[in-house]
Amino acid sequence: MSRQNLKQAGLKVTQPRMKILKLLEATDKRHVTAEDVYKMLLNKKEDIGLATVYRVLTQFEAAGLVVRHHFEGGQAVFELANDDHHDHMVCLKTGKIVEFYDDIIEKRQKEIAKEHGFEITDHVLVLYGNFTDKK
Amino acid sequence: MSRQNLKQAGLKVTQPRMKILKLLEATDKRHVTAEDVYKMLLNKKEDIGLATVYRVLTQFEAAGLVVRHHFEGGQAVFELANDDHHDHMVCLKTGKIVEFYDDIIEKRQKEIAKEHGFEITDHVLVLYGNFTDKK
DNA sequence: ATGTATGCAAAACATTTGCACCTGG
DNA sequence: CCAGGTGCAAATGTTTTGCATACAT
Repeated sequence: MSRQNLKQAGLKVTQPRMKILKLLEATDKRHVTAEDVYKMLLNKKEDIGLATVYRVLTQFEAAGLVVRHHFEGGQAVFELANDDHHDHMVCLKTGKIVEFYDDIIEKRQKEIAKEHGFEITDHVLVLYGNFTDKK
Repeated sequence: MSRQNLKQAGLKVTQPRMKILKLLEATDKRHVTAEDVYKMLLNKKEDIGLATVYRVLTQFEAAGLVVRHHFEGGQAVFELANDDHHDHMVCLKTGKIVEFYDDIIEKRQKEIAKEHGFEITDHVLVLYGNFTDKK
C-alpha cells in the first residue's frame, strides 16, 4: 500500500506525496511527465505546485519507487518501478510506448561490458519507429 | 572533403559551417556538446555565436552529417556520423565514452520489433557504469 | 542583387532553488 | 513543538528565435 512505500523510503507521509503516488498507481498511462502529473492533479482540484511534483518524483526516483526516462523530446517521463527491468519501443507518430524484455540482449550486454572491463550500473535501450500493424 | 559534404547536404558553404565541420573532423574528441564546439572555436579566435553553433549542428544532424545523443546530464552531445551504426558505453565517473557494435543485439532488436509489428527507424542503446580495469 | 546565414539579445523550456509559511508525527 | 515539506516566484541551464546586418552566389 502507498503509505508503506513512502515510509519504507524514509519519506514522511504527506498529502502531496500520497496523492502523487496514488495517481501513478491509478492512471492507465504508465509513462507520464512531471507536467502530466501536475495537470492531472489540477483536474482533480488538488492544489499541488509543479515544483513539488518535481521534488516528489525525484525523491521517488531516489527511493526506487519510479524510474525516470529521457526519451526524445525535452521532457523526462516517469514510470512506476516494478521489480522487473525492461526496455522500450517508442512510436514517433503516436507516442505509444511498449515495453519489452529480452534475455539474449541482456546477456550480450553483460558479456560486452565484461570484454571492455566495464561495470554496468544501468542501461537504456530504446527503439524508435512506428507500429505498422492493423491496430 | 568538407566543402562537398556541405553542398551535397544542400547547405550553402559558409565560413561558420566550414569551420565547425572541420573542427569536428579534426578534434580527437568524438563526442562534443554545442558548448564544447563554441569554446573550441573561441580558443581558435574564431568569432562564431553559440546560436549559430546550435543552428549549424542541427542542420548537420538533419543532413545526416552528425548524430545527436542525449546521454545523462542535460546537454546533448554530437558526433560526426560515420557510415556504421554503433552503441555506447558511458562512464559515469569520468565521462569516458566507448563505442561498440554487436551483431547479436542488432539482430535481436529487429526480431523483437517484427514480433510487435514495429518498424525501427532508429534506436539507442547506452550502457551506463564505470570502467574497472587498470588503465 | 537577393535570398540565405549570422550574431546578438531576448525568449522559451524544463527543471531547480530560496525562502517564508505550513504540517506531520 | 520542530524538522522537514510545500508553494510561489525567481533562478538556472540549455536550446531556440526575432530581427537587423553581413555574406555567398
